[in-house]
Amino acid sequence: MELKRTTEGEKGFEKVFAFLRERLLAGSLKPGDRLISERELATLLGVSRPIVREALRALTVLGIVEIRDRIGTVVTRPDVSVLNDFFTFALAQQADMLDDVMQARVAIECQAIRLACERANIADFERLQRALAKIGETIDEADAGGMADFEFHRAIVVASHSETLTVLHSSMAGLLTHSHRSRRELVQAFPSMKTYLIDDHRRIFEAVIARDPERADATLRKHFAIGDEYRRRAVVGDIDKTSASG
Amino acid sequence: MELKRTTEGEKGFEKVFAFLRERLLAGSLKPGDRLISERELATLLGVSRPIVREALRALTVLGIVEIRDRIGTVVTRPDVSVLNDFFTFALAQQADMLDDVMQARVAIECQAIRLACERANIADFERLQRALAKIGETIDEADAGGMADFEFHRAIVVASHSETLTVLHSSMAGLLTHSHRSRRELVQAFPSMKTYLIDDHRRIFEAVIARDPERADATLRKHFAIGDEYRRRAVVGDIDKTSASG
DNA sequence: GTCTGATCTTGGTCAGACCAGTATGCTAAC
DNA sequence: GTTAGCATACTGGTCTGACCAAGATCAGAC
Repeated sequence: MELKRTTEGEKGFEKVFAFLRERLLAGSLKPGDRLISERELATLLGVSRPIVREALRALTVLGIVEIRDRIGTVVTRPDVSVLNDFFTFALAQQADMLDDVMQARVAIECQAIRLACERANIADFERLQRALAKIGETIDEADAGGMADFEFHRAIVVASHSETLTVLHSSMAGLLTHSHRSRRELVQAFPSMKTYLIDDHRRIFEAVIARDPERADATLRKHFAIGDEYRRRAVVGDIDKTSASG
Repeated sequence: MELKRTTEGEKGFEKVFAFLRERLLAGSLKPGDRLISERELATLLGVSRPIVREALRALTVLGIVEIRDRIGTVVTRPDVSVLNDFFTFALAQQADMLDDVMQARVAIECQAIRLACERANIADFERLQRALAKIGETIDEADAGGMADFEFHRAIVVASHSETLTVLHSSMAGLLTHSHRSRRELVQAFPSMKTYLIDDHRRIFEAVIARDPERADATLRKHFAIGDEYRRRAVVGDIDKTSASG
């Protein structure tokens, strides 16, 4: 890993970026701190302001700092949007990546649900229960149903009380909601999915309530597997009505 | 989701960024394509060159494009380094996040090993076997041992043939190697760890060879759990020599 | 003590310029 | 006809200095 520490060798953008990275990584610049002004930074490092802006902008898209108009540049707590942007772009150029990302999503959720079994508190249970109820209520609506589905799964991750898992999970939120929604659109056509959706989520919920990690993980995995199967069949045209319409 | 499509409303940086994002997401700009020159982009969008550079730089740190000196700006395939940067910064500012990241690592690897059981080919098996052998050979060396350990786990993820999982995993590489290394430093002091390290990894390897996802996952999880246990005890001072030195 | 307004500072942006190499094409030599 | 060679246009990389709008600050008026 080439985390150049020298603020000397590089020039221009690299110089400024390295300078700031150093302070950021060393901890001398912490979230909440305000950087010196762009002008000062420029003269300090012997570069022009546009260059300083490039570096600040770079840190901005990385979610490290926030440039506030007419206020200054402040260090922020890293947040999800970066990953969001990244995945958005990445997926646009590699559509085949979608299934791949889904695998990561499964990974995150299955780990999250295990942690949730240990760490979930009453509030988490209640959130899950509400989401579960919502799924039942909105079973016939594509949009609302998709949201409810997503909320349930998000509640699981939140209940893990793991910020990293939550971050990773929400970074895929865009895709997930899409996925959930399209799944819901199938519901109208295929009655058996209603049972699948409601029962599966209830079983998952119960496993968490029982604080049984193994069962929760297994149930969740099965849930995903069945979902995949539905989608697979939908593509082929086969479904409940196996012998009906082609 | 606020993926502003309008290249109209925003101004300055946002304008350029949105303009490029639109093409990138729509697919009219594909990896390998060369963008028009900064100057042209500037006049085209009615902004100054420094602003264009900010936008290009932003896309650069997101790993979307690459600015080649005196050549031009070309669209690249999104790659890992972005997430790497992000996690590096994120973790630097939240040391307490380390355990949390380990959870994500467990998540990724357990999912990866499941996929690996399905998708691994001969080359993957061989890589795993080599890594396994290396672990045995370097069992008494802290540095090399840590590397071997890391290599083995990385081989698992690679064998999953999931780019997303690989990306996420390597983005935590920095922390992981650290973790592996410090674990290895304990080996010298506590003989029972040698057996643990060698046998565990062998069992994991065998499960993958057997293409048994459930067993592989379970074994890997157990491996992590035991590792945690060792670390936990190390902190307390308790170990093999329970009744020996305090 | 409080309110108000001038001033300083900050980010946001622009215009034009220079440098150093790359790419290209045209010319001149073979 | 082909090719070597060089001038030129073009590219990114950077700097200088300037202007704007609006938040922050502090002096002075009330």
